[in-house]
Amino acid sequence: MNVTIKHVAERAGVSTATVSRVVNKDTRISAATREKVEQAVRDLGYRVNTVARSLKSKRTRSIGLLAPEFANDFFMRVAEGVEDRLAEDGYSMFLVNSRESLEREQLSLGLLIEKQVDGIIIIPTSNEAEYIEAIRRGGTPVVLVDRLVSNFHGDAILVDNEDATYNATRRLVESGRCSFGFIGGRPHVTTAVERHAGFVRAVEESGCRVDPNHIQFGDFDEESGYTLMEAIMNTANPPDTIVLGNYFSHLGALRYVGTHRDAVPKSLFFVSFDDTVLSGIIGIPSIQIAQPVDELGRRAAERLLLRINGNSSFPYQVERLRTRITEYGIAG
Amino acid sequence: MNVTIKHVAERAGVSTATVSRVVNKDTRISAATREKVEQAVRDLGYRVNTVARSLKSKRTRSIGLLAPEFANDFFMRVAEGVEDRLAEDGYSMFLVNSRESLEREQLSLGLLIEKQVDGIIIIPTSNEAEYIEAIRRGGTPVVLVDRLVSNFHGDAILVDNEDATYNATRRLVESGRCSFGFIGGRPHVTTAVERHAGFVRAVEESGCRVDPNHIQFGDFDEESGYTLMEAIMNTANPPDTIVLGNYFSHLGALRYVGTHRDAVPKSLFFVSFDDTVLSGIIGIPSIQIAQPVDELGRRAAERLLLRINGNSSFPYQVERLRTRITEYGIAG
DNA sequence: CTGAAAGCGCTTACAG
DNA sequence: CTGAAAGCGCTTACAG
Repeated sequence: MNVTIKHVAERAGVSTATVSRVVNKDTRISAATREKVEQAVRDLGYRVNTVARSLKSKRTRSIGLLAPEFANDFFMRVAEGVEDRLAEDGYSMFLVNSRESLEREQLSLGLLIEKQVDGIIIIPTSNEAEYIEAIRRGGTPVVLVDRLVSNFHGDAILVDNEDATYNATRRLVESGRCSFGFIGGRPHVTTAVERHAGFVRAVEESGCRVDPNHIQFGDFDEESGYTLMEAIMNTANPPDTIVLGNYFSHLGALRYVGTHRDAVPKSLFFVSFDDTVLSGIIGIPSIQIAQPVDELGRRAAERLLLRINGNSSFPYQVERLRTRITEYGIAG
Repeated sequence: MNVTIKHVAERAGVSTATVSRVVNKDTRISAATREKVEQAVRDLGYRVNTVARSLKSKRTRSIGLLAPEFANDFFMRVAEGVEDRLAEDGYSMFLVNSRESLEREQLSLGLLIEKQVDGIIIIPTSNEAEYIEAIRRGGTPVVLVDRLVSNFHGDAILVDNEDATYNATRRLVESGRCSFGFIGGRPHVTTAVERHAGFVRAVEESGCRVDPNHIQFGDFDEESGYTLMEAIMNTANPPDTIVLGNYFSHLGALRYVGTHRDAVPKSLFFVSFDDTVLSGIIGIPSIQIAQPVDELGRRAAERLLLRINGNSSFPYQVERLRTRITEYGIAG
């Protein structure tokens, strides 16, 4: 059996209340008592049982992080930012995989509630997820990251998807390019929608005509990046400037280029969300939109901690962090 | 205030004991009572408070997973395997980042113990970590993954690092190659040690001479992959067959090749731990040692669950999963 | 088949 | 500055 506060109390010759006070750094304990207790704690190797503590205090100092998958550098860098910030305040994090499934997401949310987490951070699987708002209404603070959900009335930390894509595309228009293609994601993911909107806005302003066959939507994964790049390159008059919705599309498109050098225009240029040096290595110049990924996680944790610590009064807020443009392999 | 078992009991007109039994699917409850209670549960939206349950039952149905970093595809695919297997049994997972720091690792372990986790899975930061054995001795089941720790007398799920590297290297010797370089990791990581040993064994058997300057040790990260590749290529007589200790070294080495095409031998060939299509895209043929990553995680979870469920008697075991060799860009 | 009651290991308002 | 006691929300041995 494990050593409890009772054992410590006995050994130190005080009440359990006193032990609790020492352990919790209550200041009105005499130095002598404190030392007696601390000695007993050391002697017995006592560690507080946070389960018992939580039952009494109604706080578990743990939160849930729900992500659509783990083998995804973007999500896990967000997770790293979250964990980092939480650790500073002594909070722990349950990590749950929703596997891009609404059903699992909802189920997992229920389990987290049963675990009595103090709050939940979600990278939502889809923008249709009313149960998230229900959880929030139920009194558990919720912060969304990266993607938004319809009819959610809580905090969210996102990036400036539309503006960033608009600006990057516009930059290429200004440098004289006018033959565009686009590889995006599904409309149930808000990042996909926003990035597409930014692209469309820039192109419409430019007056350049885009062949509808050059605008393709996939799953933001490597496979569809490859397939859609292939589809675009196999059209009669393939564009030489491809705007890519995320890192994995970019990888897939690069794989296509790497294995079909002759099938792509010599003047090929990529614009891509997320940062990778690979484009430059493979020899395709690019503009990349770097997201402040750790910051995204840290801010989400920060916001959640604020809510947990009673600041439920201040208005809910959708915060958009600024991305940063980097260039690879551009002469000059 | 949240709805508790008491509220349900009142509404259903039964005792809290009965509610508990219904919730826990105790079979000796009459159908009529069960239905009354289930109705009350639905009406009130009752969910069990697992904190209270755990205090009584001494089981939290949660475990801790300690990883050296998150932004690492290998570790997170292990984590995915773990979570997957755990979810099948209704267990949850605290994910903690040890940041490749012994100090943080030890500290985090303490916090997990306070959280009363039922068990812990660790990808250790270093092979010098006596406190891990101490935790295990303290009665919390511990399973190591990927890396081993000295003087640890518990379960571990690893891969056949030495054999795999030996076999892959040998294969190249047999195909006529005899000019080798090696990019490995630090000796406090057992995977680095084992892979190096496999390489050395194959080379020694081959009779090929390896210039000590062609054997380099870094941090298993992209940066050192690049730097060490550069160092090797800048020697008087650079080898054309490079054995790489892991995925990130491989990436870094590829970046060097991509940006220094003229500085590398035409016959350059890579042997690498971990799987990536990039080598082929960049045009360097390679043999790659694919690890059964999810399986690694799943097996670790499986083993831990066995231990948690009372099977602490059967002997501790270091299990080595088999890797699989894949080839890229090899004519023929 | 069901209930009364004890108890898991803490914290804290109250009293002194 | 310290202790006795109640109580957090469950589970379960015991009794009927």
